[in-house]
Amino acid sequence: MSTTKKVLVALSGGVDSSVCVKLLLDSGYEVEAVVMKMSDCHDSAVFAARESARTLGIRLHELDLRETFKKNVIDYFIREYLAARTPNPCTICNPSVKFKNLLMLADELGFDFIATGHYASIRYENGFYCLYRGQSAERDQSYMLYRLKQDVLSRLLLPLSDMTKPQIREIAARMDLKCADAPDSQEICFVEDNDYAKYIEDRCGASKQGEFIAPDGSVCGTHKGIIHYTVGQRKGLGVALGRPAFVTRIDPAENRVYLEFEKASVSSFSLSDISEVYPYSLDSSALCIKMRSTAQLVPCKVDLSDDRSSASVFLDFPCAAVPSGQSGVIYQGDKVLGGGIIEN
RNA sequence: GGCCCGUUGGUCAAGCGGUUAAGACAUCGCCCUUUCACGGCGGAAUCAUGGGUUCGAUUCCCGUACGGGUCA
Repeated sequence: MSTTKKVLVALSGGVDSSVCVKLLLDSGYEVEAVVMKMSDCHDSAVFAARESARTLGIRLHELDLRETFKKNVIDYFIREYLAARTPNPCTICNPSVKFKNLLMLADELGFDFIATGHYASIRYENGFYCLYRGQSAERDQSYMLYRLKQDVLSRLLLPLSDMTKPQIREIAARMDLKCADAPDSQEICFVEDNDYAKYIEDRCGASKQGEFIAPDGSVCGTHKGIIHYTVGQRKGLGVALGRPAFVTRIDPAENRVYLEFEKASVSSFSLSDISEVYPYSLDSSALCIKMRSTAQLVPCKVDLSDDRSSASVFLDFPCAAVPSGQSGVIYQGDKVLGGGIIEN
């Protein structure tokens, strides 16, 4: 009987997940990897993962998740945009597709743990697996993971939690990995040319143009269709008012986009579809909320509804550009407690 | 029709004899970023048109075109 623990790593072929494998191997784990094909855009990821797995000398499994990804992520993504909201596909994909299937495969194949190259960390405290921000605040990806729960967190290893990007690249370079210099993956993974609006239009038909409404209430231009905009947006409007103008409101019923010279501020809003990292995690004090992944933490009060499915959030000070559909993630210090979807 | 005024990059707008022809907004590129955005840095792009005057005209004069005003 071997006591070596087996870990299944989600390998994208990028630097982070490759180094993640390397670190686990160095720590003495028995490692295999899986590359997940989420959409037709993932062929290059599959090739890169095969390349990495070969270099690392580990076995690679391949999962075709296109169907479940479309149902859980793409359809949601399109639906939200058509409703004039700004969805956050990664936060939905993680629990419903990526980590879910990673864990399922791990169970099926008898792995003890799963692992990914995310910058965040997990600590076992008072009977629960708690999610924390990554060591280097700039690289922290905990925002994207807030919907993960105990079933996943209790099995998840995040070897990059204390690393910085330069360290990762250095390790990758030493390993002679092809991806050592590859740019970080970003943008929406299932949209090939990074034009999400075109992606939606290709599937749902051309957008209906409508009016831009200037701060003085006059019509100041024609917008390309509601799905092209998000609250707080400034660039790409094509409207010259002599000063920078920001989207403050998108009205799907009248098909109008409202502009102001200042980003609209709000001091309270509600969260729907609440997810808690562990039971009753949100019954804590000294909370902060993050309303976009790279945004600052804002001190706030959170009132949960009786059934804990929604909450009212009261910010300690007004914040600009809070768009419906984005995730509001709640922290206590560096600890992620959960969060929900912003409703304005 | 007569008389006045205006016409500078995609938009707004300085300059008024010799300037690398400001600036803002828009636009483009890069950086940032596993969402969409915000933000930072950089680039491209203009003197309505024809003729004078002048060493030199975006700046002065005349005509033309197009706007706006005004007059029995």
